[in-house]
Amino acid sequence: MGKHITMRDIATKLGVSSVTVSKALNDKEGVGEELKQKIKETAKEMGYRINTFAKAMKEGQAYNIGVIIPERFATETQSFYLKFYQHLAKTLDSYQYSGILHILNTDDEDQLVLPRIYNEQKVDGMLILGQISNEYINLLNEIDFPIVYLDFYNEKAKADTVITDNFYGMYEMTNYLIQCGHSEIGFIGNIYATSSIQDRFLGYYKSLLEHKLVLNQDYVVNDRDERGNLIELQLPEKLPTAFVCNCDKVAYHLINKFHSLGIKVPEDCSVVGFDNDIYAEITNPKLTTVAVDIEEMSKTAVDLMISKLKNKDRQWEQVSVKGKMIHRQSVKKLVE
Amino acid sequence: MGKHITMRDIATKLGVSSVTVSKALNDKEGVGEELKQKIKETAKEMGYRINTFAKAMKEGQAYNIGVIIPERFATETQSFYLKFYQHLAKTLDSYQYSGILHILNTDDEDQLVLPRIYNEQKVDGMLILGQISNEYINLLNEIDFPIVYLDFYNEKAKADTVITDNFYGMYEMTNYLIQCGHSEIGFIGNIYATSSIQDRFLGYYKSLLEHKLVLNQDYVVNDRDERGNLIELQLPEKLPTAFVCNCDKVAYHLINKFHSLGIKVPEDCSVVGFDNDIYAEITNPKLTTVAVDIEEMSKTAVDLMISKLKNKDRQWEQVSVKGKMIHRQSVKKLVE
DNA sequence: CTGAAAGCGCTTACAG
DNA sequence: CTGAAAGCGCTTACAG
Repeated sequence: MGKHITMRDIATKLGVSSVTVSKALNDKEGVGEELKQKIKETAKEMGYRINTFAKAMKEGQAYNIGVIIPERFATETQSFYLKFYQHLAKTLDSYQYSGILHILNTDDEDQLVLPRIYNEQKVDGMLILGQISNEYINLLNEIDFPIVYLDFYNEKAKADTVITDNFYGMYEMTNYLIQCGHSEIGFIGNIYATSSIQDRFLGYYKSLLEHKLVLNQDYVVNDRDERGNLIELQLPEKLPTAFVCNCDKVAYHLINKFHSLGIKVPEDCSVVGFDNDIYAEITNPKLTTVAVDIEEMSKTAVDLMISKLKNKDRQWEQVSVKGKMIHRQSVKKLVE
Repeated sequence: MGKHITMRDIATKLGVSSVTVSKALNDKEGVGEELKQKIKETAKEMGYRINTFAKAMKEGQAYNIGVIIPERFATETQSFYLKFYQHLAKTLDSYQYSGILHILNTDDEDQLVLPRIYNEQKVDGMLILGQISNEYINLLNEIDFPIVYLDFYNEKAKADTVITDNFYGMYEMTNYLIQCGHSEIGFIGNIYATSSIQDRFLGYYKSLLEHKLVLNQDYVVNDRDERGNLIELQLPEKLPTAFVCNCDKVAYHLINKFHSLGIKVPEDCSVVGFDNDIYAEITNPKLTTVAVDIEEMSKTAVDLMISKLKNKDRQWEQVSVKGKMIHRQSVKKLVE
């Protein structure tokens, strides 16, 4: 490795001061154009790399943003949030920031342990990806640190929030099923588990209400326990003509269950999902679903974070990003 | 936010010097036990968080490791490397390091642009996850920076390397098929695309050789172009009784193709994969495959990185981590 | 056991 | 347009 090249090394070589080098490399005023170019060239030749830590210390900014994902969302085959992280990292990069991923393990969440990247001041702010406990949200409120919540909403969270428009997404999806002639429509999801599921359920319910359809409680099927772990689906004896699933993964499980019971999709029962993740493409038939706009949500979240960093006093806001319906083959048209 | 608490603040409050505070907080010698405890308590009360950048600058260490994933491995439904990243981040955390993910986009790879986290000295070393171009490897050799290559091997890469034991994994898998009575066994994969695929192919070939079975070139089917993009599979007219696929994803595509052609798995043709990723569980029937030990590989890679940081002169080495066979339902036994 | 001094590499006023 | 001085918050010798 050898010693690192510093601004002083460049300055010495060129017979100028390190202040001038700093100005030139940062395109600040107060350096002659000719000298500036010469300094930049020399820096390149010498393989100069800026020491972010010196800069960070001086400016009190880390140019890093933490991305916190609760452990239970990052395990197993669940790839959705990791894809989110990827887009976040990319967007952050365009602002000259880096993303540091921190998987928040369940113990730390329960015991209200803050991420090490926070305790070590490695990050200027944190993006919270996925629902965390109310107690943890309270903790985050207390520390008075730039936070943006992503993909879930909690009324206690006093910070910027970016969510998918779950309500209207599911509302539109249910409207579509009704247009297709369905009137017996079930919902799969634990409506107490997350506010996302709740909102999707309410969008579904609104559509039923508007069309004067009755909400049959037998058709509302739980899919997970309080911790978010999926459970075996308890289907009603008499099936509706369509099931609205709170997410593609559950739709996938439902369709597999149907297959094993000899029930055909969509002939015997239509199924729609939400998220447009990998599960939507691996079912047979492929799922009609609502696409979460991960890219747009990531951009929005990063924008909010950056603007929060620039202006700490800005009032926090909540942004809903529209999803869009993706039509595939899992819905049967009962009318033309 | 307000101003951050510093060691000096604690020192002033307690009427000691900041040197003593530093020693106490870092459990170094030279502070009375009683005073040390008092300092630690006070630090906690005051909500002290260490300023990593000051420490980093002083020590010349960032306590961050970059994880570089070429863009093409991180897109779409491909979740394998992101899972890897997750384990790496976790392992790094146990060493008090943080992982910074950098998706290396294809343009930067072609134009030999180094990651920003390197240029800004944000990281002490980089883990390269997935095959990159020879030119880029040369570039990495030149910069003389701690590098560990993960999940691929290239003879030009003069640095620590951690790979799955592709050769023996596929060798054992093919042996198993032969034990099951198969003698016409095909291979799916572009054997020029990556050294992983090459090694898996050679393991398969070794097994054939040992059992005096002929390698029928018609049974070796290409699955991707040079950039790693999957292409339509060109199956031979006469099928073998089993196909060994270089990865689960391709096995998944093969099985789908079989389904659409009315060919039943494993009745008409057995299929095995490699990786044990999500694709192994979403095929019907589920795949018999070789599990890559992501956790063990991540640990090994991080250990190598840490030891490299401690001793720059240590000779680099190559470590193969054993995978293990996962038996599911995609293989038909032709003999008992 | 405790602390004054120096320095890590940069940037920000300020002076010339 | 250019640069000397100070300081960001820590740690490392070194002195008492």
